[in-house]
Amino acid sequence: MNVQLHDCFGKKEAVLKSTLSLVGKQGFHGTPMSQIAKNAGVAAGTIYHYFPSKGALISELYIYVKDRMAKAIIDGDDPSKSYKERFFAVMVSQYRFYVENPDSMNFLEQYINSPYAQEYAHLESQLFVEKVITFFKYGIENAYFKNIDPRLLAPTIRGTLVAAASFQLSQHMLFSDEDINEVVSIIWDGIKRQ
Amino acid sequence: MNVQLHDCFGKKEAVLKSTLSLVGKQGFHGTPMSQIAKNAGVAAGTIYHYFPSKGALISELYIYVKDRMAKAIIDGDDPSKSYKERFFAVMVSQYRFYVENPDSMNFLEQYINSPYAQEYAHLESQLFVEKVITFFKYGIENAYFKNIDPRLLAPTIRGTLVAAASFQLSQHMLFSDEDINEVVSIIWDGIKRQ
Amino acid sequence: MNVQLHDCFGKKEAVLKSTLSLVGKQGFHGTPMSQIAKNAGVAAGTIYHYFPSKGALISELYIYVKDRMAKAIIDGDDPSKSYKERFFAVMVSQYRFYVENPDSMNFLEQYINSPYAQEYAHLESQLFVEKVITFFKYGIENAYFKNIDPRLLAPTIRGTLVAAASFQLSQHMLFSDEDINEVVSIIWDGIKRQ
Amino acid sequence: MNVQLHDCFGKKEAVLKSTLSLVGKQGFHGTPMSQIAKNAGVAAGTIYHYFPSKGALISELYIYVKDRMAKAIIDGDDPSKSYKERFFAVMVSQYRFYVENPDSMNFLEQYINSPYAQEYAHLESQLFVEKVITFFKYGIENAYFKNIDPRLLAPTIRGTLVAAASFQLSQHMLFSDEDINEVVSIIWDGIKRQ
DNA sequence: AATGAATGAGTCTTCATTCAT
DNA sequence: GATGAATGAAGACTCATTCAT
Repeated sequence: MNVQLHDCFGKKEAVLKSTLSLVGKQGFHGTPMSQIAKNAGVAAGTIYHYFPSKGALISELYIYVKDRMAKAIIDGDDPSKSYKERFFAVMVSQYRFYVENPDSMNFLEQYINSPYAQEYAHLESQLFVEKVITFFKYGIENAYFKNIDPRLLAPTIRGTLVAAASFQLSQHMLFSDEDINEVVSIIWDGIKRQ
Repeated sequence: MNVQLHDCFGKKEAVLKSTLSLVGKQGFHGTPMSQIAKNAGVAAGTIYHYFPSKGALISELYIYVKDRMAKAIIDGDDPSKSYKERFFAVMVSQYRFYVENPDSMNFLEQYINSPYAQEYAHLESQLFVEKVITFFKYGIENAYFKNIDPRLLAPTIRGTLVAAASFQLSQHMLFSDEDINEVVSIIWDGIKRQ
Repeated sequence: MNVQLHDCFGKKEAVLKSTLSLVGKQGFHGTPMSQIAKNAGVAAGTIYHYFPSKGALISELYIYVKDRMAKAIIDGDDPSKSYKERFFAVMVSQYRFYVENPDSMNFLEQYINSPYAQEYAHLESQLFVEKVITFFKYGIENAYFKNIDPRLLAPTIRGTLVAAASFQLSQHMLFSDEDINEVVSIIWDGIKRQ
Repeated sequence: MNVQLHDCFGKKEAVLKSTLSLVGKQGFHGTPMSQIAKNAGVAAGTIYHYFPSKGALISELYIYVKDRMAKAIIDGDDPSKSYKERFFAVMVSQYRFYVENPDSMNFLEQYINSPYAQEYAHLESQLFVEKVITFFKYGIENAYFKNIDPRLLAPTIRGTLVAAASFQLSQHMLFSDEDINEVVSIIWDGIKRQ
């Protein structure tokens, strides 16, 4: 009985997780709704109770994943530290999120370059905007960074972190804290005001 | 009529260009072979004389595009200059290639995150490897850069350039030479040995 | 709340009316049970307390509508008048019923040409048979009409009235009493013993 | 070989005939495209080479059937005879068309009361308009008929003929020439100028 | 009685690929 | 080489119906 209470959003979340796991590996087109359903343990029609279409499911998953990433990123932030220290901590958190959630990383990379991102361009994780983007804006406004348009900053950072995380995953390597710091310093040195 | 004689490779290239243009705008899945054929002015069956499958067509197009990009990049290189100057020139060339060939940029970004890239992982532009990768390796070996794995370098660079080019294209802006230099310096400052 | 007590047949009738309104506009196939339920203000499952299936709902609605039409038709009948006068009055009533209840007219026309009519051929409005058919039979037996099989009479009459009513509705016209009389005289002149 | 020449429209016409036969018996909704294909001896996808959608197939079939009916109707017309004789001949031809092509009759009746008729309202058999409607207009303009709007005339006539043809078919009766004349005289007496 | 989440068979439609001409 | 009609497997999505609450 109590399980039910905890489970009241169970099917919707099961569908989201199923989609994330499959799309991360097979791509949008390679992942039929029927497989998503089977993998989630629900009937194909059930998906359509929660999401009006495959596109809507994908775009809602985008918010879902971005929210989780934002939480993971912000978790490592300690506002009492210096901005540079905070920046490094935030970057390390994002890097770790990618490495620990490769499906999420693959999904996000695919989403960004897909027609869904255009069609559902108005949908964005509020948490990510409020916390992460705000954090970067602070760095820009307080002249820690070069005078870069903030819309350029985000993909630049993402590109480097994704490249490093993909590399680590594909090589089945373990990166030491120092290795990760090295990666983040590529970003920091690139964008910091010299 | 005589044109046909001179045109003996015309159809193959027409198919490649048609594919590039359509996939750049609509994505792989959004671009049926029938549309590629019509857009190229050939019959659907004709494509299969030149390419055994859609996947093979896509992956051959990848080589084709990467070759053209390599040519564009190397074109601006003057080995008599300093490495830093050469690096900046090469980056600016790549940036310009993206801005002037948005279909190519979109295609490459999609390809990299698609199942095709895994399936045809063994196929790579020889020209790009020989010229561009070699150029970067030189920089690493001669200690112009931080001690970064070269496989990490390429996507890091690509990420920043694509981000900037996409941004320029989406905003319908014109970037001055100085703006572009600013972008490249993000890369340079990030990876150069401090 | 008390309304519910008076309303004990309310839901069943709400479903019937909801179905009539939607099917009249969208057709049987264009009207899902879920929409019928929502439009009636009940849950989808509730419909199945009152009707074992969609087909049964449709066929019961047929009886319901035919009953209401029979009442409207007979209402205008004054047995003390001449048969011809009564015939005209009855026809005018039916015509008016169609114009005032276009959903009912559309529903009936669709029903007659649908598989439901065959499947539920045994179901017919008793009121319509007893009152309206009987009235026509009287006309045949008393030689007011040509020697027409009564089963031919009904659709002939219906065809002309529906044609005229549809025409009026589609043109957003108002027909005067004289116009309507003209229509009925097409029927009368066609079937009366010359 | 010669067969092929005669067969060059074979598949398209096979699909039309298959659709007519199935929809006449099962209704639009009761007839899946897959069954139409199998019944026509073609693959499901083949239908979509000739018709962009089920709705387009249905509406093109409407033109096809109406054209054939118009031909059958006009075939029996002899312009040298009196208008009344011609009218009776034309009506008898239409009646016979219905009886000999019940699938066509059923299809037309369903089409008229379906959403397709609204959606594709702009499509009509040119042959029917030019020949049959023109013939009726002549009767109106030359005062053979009551002063009825011609848009009312057509469905009135259709209604009576369909009623009689359906009745004959459902009873498995044979109507003598005299019986059919009786039916037509219902129409004629109804609409002729008294 | 009433609910509405869940089901899954069935529908229309797409599209990579083949092959007779 | 070139064509494009034909194929049919596979996909997204719908909806009548059920059943636990």
